[in-house]
Amino acid sequence: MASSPPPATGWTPFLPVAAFPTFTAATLAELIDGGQAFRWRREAGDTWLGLWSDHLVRLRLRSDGRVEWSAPVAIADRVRTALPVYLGGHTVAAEVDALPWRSDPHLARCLATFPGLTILRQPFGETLLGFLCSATKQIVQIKQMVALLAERHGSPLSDGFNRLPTWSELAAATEPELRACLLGFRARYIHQTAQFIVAHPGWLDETERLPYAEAKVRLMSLPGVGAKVADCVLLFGAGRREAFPVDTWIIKAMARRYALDDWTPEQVAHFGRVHFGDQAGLAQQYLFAYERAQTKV
DNA sequence: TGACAGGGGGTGT
DNA sequence: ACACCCCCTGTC
Repeated sequence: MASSPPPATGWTPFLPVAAFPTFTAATLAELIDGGQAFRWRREAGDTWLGLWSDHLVRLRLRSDGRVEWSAPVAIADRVRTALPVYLGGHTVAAEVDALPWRSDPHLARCLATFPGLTILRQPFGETLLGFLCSATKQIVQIKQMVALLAERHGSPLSDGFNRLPTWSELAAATEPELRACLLGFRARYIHQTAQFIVAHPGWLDETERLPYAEAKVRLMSLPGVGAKVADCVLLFGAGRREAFPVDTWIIKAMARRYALDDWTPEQVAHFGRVHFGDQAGLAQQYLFAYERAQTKV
C-alpha cells in the first residue's frame, strides 16, 4: 500500500504583504481588531493571528512600517493571494483623498491619527454572522461568541483552528446549542436567520451583488438585522462605502464634533452621507477609531 | 479573592 | 419606551 506523501508542516517565513501601505501599530490594531472583524488575537512578540473563510495567518509589523505575513505552508498559496484583498489596503490613498478633509479639520485630525486605516473586505456571510452577535456587546464579548461558534460548530482548518460555521452548519444546530455559545437573545436571531438562508439558496449571494439600498432592505428583513447591522455587513463584508453605520459611538462622536446633539440615528446617517460623500463609510471608521482612542485611559 | 452592580458598538414590539 | 440575555469590568 503506497503511503501518502508527508504533509507539509510548519509555517512560512514572514514576507511583506504585496502592494500595501506602511502602517503604524495603532492603525494595524484598529484595522483588524477595532470592531470590523472578530477573529484576530494578539500573540506574544507583537504578532497577530487571524482567521477568515479558509484562511489562517499571522501578521506583524516591521520597524519600517511594512506589514509581514506568515501562514501554514499547506495553505500559504491561497493566503498570499487572498490577504491583500482581505486587508483592502491597495486603494486607501485614493479613497481617503476623496473625503472632505480639506474643509473638515476634525476629519483631517482623525486621518492623521490613523494613517493608512481602511476597510476590510471580509466574506459576506461571515460578516453577517459576526454582526448578528454584536447587539449591545463589546468587541471582547463578540470575539468570545464567535470563537465558541467556530470551535463547536465549524469545521477544522489548520493547526487546531476551525473555520466559522457555514449557514448550513448553523441551521443544523439547535437554538439551545447556539445559546450555549454565550449568544443570549441573539441565539434566536441566528437560528431563524440560518433557517431562512438555508431555505432560500442563492439569497445571500444575490443580496451581496444588489445595489446598496436594495441590499440593505433585504438584509433588514432578516431577524436581528436592523439598519446598523445591515450597514456594517455591507461596509465590512461587501465593500459598500456608502454604508454609514450609526451606533452609540458615532452618535456621541457626531454630537461632540459636529454639534449634532439630540439627532436621531437616521438624521445622523443622513448627515454622514451628505457631508462625507460616497466614501462615508471610510470616514466613519476614522471617526470611530479616533473617538475610541480618546476614550481609552 | 470574591461578591456585586452596572452597563454594553441593537432589534423588535 | 422597554424587554431581551448574560458576560465583562470596575469597585468595594
